[in-house]
Amino acid sequence: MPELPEVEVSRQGLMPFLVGQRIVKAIFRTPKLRHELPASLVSRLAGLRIDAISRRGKYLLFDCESTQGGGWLILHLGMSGSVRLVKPDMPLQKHDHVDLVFAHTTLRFRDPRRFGTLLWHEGEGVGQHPLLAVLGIEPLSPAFDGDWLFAQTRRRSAPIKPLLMDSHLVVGIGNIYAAESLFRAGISPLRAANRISRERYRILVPAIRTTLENSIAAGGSSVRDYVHSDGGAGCFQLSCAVYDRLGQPCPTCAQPVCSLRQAGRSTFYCPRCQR
DNA sequence: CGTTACCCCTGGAGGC
DNA sequence: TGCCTCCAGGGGTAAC
Repeated sequence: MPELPEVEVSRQGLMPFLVGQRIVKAIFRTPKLRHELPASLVSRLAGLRIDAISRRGKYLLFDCESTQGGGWLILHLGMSGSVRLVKPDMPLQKHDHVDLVFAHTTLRFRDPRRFGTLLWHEGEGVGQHPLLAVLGIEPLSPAFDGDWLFAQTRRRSAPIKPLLMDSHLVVGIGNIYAAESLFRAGISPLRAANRISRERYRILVPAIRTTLENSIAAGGSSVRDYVHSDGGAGCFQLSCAVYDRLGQPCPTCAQPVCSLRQAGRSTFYCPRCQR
């Protein structure tokens, strides 16, 4: 589920309830997600106040009094992770790995596949953390425009689709939104990045931005339900034009949607609308 | 350096 | 029903 929009929707949903609240207690039930959970973190977190929640790519960043002797809690949802605000007596489900207990609510992190991770950065400057320092540009930032992406891809002969998913270049675009953005821009996922014109990059980048922003807006309308949910109601998701729609009619030309594998990931596209 | 294959892990879907 | 294979929204690493 989590690409940039889902992480951003989670952030916006958590913020009103957690900012200003102190962590009463942290509970780790699983010793290892993607990374080892340091046992000392349980005691380190107790008593710290959440001053802000920010996002870098698909990472959620909890500012735990970082400017006053605290640090940053870094959370990545991986492929199957989710966070919810629950009542403290909510029965545990399988793969509920972490609770952050606050006075009036509990943040519960669930991740069946355990590709997600929870890390701690002591003090300020969380951007210097090794996992964050290597990240590329934010796709919703003004600096991300067609000219920038054109310049970055002059020596890249790989197909554009896996490049859009490379977080060292641009963060937050996963398999769904890469496919949807390319459809919106009318660009084939197979086209070599250095064989796309500047003009077409000036179409592609706004297409990416629109795709992400529309998804955030759609999720944003049900944020409160999402973070308060007992697990039933998920985040409303915009219906896709091509992703996971093999053989179904293209919304533009009714030609059947095609599928293939690129760099180990399935890709969906309209062979008529995307060149 | 850029690109791709493989791996981490569980669970659901579909074939037999 | 069970067993098998394949697939899944991410990303780091190693090998070409």
